[in-house]
Amino acid sequence: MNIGEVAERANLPAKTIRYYEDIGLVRPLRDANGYRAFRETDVHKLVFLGRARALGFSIEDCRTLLALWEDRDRASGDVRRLAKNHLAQIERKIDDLKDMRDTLKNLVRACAGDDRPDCPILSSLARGDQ
Amino acid sequence: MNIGEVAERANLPAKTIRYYEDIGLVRPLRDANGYRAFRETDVHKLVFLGRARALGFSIEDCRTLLALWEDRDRASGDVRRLAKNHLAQIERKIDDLKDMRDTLKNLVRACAGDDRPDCPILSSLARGDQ
DNA sequence: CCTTGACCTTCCAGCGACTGGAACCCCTAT
DNA sequence: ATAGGGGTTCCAGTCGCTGGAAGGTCAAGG
Repeated sequence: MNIGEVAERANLPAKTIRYYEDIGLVRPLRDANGYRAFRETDVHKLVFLGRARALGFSIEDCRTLLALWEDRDRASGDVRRLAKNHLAQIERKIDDLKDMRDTLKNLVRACAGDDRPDCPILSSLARGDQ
Repeated sequence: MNIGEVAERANLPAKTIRYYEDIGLVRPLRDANGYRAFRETDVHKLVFLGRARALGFSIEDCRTLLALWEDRDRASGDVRRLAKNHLAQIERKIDDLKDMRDTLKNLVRACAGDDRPDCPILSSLARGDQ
C-alpha cells in the first residue's frame, strides 16, 4: 500500500506519516522503486496514533502507548496512569484558559468599542487588574 | 536600568526581554559598555506585554495592542474587536479540551488499571470509539 | 515511443515563543 | 589579582508538523 492510500485510510497527511517514520513510530517496508510499502499493521498503528494525538497525547506518550499496545503482557495500570496524568494536564489547561476567558470577557464587556479612544482593555493591561 | 532589574520589575525572564528586543517590541537604549539601558517607558511596555501574553494574546496581537496603546487617537473598537476574536479562539480551545477531557475521563473510568493486560483505553484507541 | 499528470522520493527551512548553553566582556569587592 | 555576579552575542533546540524545491516513477492516452 502506498502512502497516499494509507493517508486516506488513517486520515493523516502523508507528510505526517513520513514524519512518524522519521521519528520511528512506524517502519514501513520499501518497494523496489523506493516507495514506502505499508502493511495492514502499519495502517492500524497510524490510526491508533491519529486517535491518541486527537486526545492530545504527546508524541512521546504515543510512543509509550504504542509500545504498551503491542505488548501483550502489559499492565493496564501503566496505561491508566499515563492517561490520568494526561487528563490532569488537560484539566489544568482548561482551568488556565477559563481564567483567561473570564478576564477577557470582563474586559470586552467593559469596553464601549466605538470610535473613541478610551479603552478599559488597554488601561487594564497597563495597570494589571482584571 | 539594566536588564536584570527590568526582568524583576516586569516579571519576565531576561532572555524573553532580549527576545522582545530582537523582534522589535521594545527598543532600549545602550550604555557605553554595550549594556541595554531601559527607561521607565520600556518597563511599562514590558509589563503591558507580560499581561497581554498572560491573557494568551499572540506576539503579533501584542504588537498591535502595544501600537494601539501608544496611539492616543485609536478607536477602542479596534481593541475590542481584537479581544473578542481572541476570546472566541480561547472558547474554541476550551471546547476542544473539554471534548478530550470527557473522552479521557470515560476511558480512565473504564480501565481497571491493575496488573492485567486488558485495557479499554488501548482497545478504544485501536477501535476509535470513546 | 512520447508526453502528461498524478503520484512518490529526499532534503531543507520555517512556524511560535521562547529557552539553554557556550564563549566572552564588565564591574565591584576583597 | 582574583572571584563573583552581572552583562553581551550567537547558535541550537524545543514540539509537531508543514511548505516547498528538485527530482524519480508509473499508468494512461495520442
